[in-house]
Amino acid sequence: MADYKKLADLLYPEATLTIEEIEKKYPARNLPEGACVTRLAPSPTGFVHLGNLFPAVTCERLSHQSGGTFILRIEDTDQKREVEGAVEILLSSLKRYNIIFDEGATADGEVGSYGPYYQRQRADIYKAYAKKLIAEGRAYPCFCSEERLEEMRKEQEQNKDNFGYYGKYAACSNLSYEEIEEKVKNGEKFVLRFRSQGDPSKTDHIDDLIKGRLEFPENDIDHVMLKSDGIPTYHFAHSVDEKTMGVTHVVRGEEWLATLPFHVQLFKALGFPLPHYMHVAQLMKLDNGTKRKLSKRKDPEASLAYYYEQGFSAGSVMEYIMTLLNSNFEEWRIANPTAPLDDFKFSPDKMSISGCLFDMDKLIDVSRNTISVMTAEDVYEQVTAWAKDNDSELYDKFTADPDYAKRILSIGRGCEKPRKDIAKWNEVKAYVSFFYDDLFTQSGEFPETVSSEDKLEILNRYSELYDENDDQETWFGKVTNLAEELGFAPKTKLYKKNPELYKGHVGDVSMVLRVAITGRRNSPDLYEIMKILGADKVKERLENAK
RNA sequence: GGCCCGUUGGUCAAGAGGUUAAGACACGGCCCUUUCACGGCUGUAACACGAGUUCGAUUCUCGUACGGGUCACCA
Repeated sequence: MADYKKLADLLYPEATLTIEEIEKKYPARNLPEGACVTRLAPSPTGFVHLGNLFPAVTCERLSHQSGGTFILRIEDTDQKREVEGAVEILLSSLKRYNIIFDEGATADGEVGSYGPYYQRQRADIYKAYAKKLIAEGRAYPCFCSEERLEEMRKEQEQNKDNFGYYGKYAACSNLSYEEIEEKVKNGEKFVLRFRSQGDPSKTDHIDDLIKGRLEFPENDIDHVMLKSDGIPTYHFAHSVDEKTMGVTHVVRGEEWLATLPFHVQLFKALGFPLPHYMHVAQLMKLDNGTKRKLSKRKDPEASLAYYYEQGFSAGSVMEYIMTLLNSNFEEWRIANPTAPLDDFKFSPDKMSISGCLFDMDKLIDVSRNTISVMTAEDVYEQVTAWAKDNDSELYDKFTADPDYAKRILSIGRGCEKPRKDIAKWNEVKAYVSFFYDDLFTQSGEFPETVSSEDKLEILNRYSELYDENDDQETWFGKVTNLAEELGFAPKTKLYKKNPELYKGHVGDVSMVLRVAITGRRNSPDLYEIMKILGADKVKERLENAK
């Protein structure tokens, strides 16, 4: 066609913004050498998938570790899927994981000078580039109806041809200016398609920072760039936005690999430099013996909200994500148990090429470790914050006497080998229950090796001899003496050697006390528990257990 | 179906042309121990299969199988 320029104006007369103006408005960023500019580009559906955290963390680390910029761009080009308040939900969920953006959409607008950051507001930018491609003969309007495309697909199926709008199937690619003009004047709807010059018998490649060299046949499909409402498809918006926003590293799920050839082609046609690509593998789940993608409909654990509701601390989830994201993270964490996450050097080449299964056992283990090195103060703050939304009873107890709660939480904490009782905040209530009378339940069985007379004797005598000023050694010495006087071995080993000489051993006596005081057979250190409960409460429990 | 990606124990993974093929989780045993938790020691368990290159391949190449993704005016 002779005058593509004329065609561009015919199609989008309203678009007057020029490339020069755009380039002036979005100059190259002035950043230190090696700084990465990354972006998270979700569609505002209101659902935050656990899988979203992988690219999000990757982008965040990459940009912030390099002194770069992390952008939130909202891909709202599909109105149908849009959900009100989605950006706020996203922002607040990510904030819990310390994922903070430097630029882009915010709860009430946006920040940064490379906006707008909502794609629908960038229509004039896309159209400017679209017109450029039209003027160069690299894009054309397509008037095919849905029905026509459906027919085409059936035909392709029959002919065993590849699907898509290309070659001889691309009916609108050869329309004359006059034909187009007539259709436009009749008000016929059209989409704008890229005119592919790709030859699928030739291969192209890119070097993915995660996957390595990726080879693929050149794309020959005339994909849609602008929909009939003038809003771009993901592909076109992707190329224009990464360029105009100065994004250096594109981190996204590997489901985009299939359309990568088209993206490469678009960047080249537009004269844009290719960003570095990082395609991250998908998170899978084992279902009936087969791997499958973690599904937002079927799997509650696919939702980020689930982890919060379940009481996983954000720190724990982050630790787990990091172990999956960088294979050397775990090793580093073992060497630096209390170092802040920021100290870890995140690197793309330590990322896994293949998708992994989500492993709840591992998350729980990681979480236990993470929580075990936290201070009682931190645990208190986090549990309380969680309980506020999820467990009002616990919240009331903890806030009524913060000091008491913190003393409970400091049992076996802050030492060389801390206890690892808690993996999730929803376990805390059961863990601390016996410290609160109305949560206390007498559920433990007294040891059957101890007769009821001896049990009574133990409870009575202990009530007298317990002195909360005793140090741990003195205290246990008293317990041992009591045991011996009643005919129990003072050491477990003695009993095991000659069981016939004793009624039982000191452990049985302790067990009687433990069950009486805590209501259960297992507990953290009794001595510390009693200190926190106080002598009066201890004696009351002993009395009640008789 | 076409195209693309992948495949080291149950899971996450390190590794490298020659290794006793790390480590973590889970599971089992033992030890420590007044219970539990912690900790220590220890055990079971893996390079998908078939060719080729090579003195030698789990590592490189090619096939096969299996798994995943994608083929929209969704992202």
